[in-house]
Amino acid sequence: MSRRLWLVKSEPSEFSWADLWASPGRRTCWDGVRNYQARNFMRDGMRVGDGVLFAHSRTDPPAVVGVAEVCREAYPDPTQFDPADPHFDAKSERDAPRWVMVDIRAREAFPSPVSLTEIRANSKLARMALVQRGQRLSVQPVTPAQWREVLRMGGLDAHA
DNA sequence: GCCAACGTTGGC
DNA sequence: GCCAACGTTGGC
Repeated sequence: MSRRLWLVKSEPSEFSWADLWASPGRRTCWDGVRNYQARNFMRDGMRVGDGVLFAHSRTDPPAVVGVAEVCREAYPDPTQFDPADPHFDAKSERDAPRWVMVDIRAREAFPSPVSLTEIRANSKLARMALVQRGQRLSVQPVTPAQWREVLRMGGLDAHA
């Protein structure tokens, strides 16, 4: 089974690519996801070694800015149990955690970030979840062809 | 900061 | 189990 490919979104004001790059080991836990579909992708789909496009949302311009990889598979997200945390979920129980997270590690920044506008303008990427109308998923699957195209646009070899 | 689109919640 | 109300997301 070959590795799968994903895209994650983050608001730079919350957690940016630079924050990831500056983190110990250039890795972080991807906590705070509170959407079932996104959770299911993390829990059921993400495996160590999977490729991850790191995208900035709610910024100007929204863009894919770097390549990362999954370095730990899904485990319970502790913020769901912390009443002081904005992502606290009173309905989640410790023996049956509702929310999980994975760890990701930065691999390479794009020499030139690939903006949402550029992605929209590329017909090869018309089916990317990122450009579907009303799409809000913060964790999305990416096809190998989409992966190669985005990397090419950003100036990275497809091996990344 | 606006607001359209979406997901979740809860009364019935 | 419907669906209106509500909260959130995220491009613009």
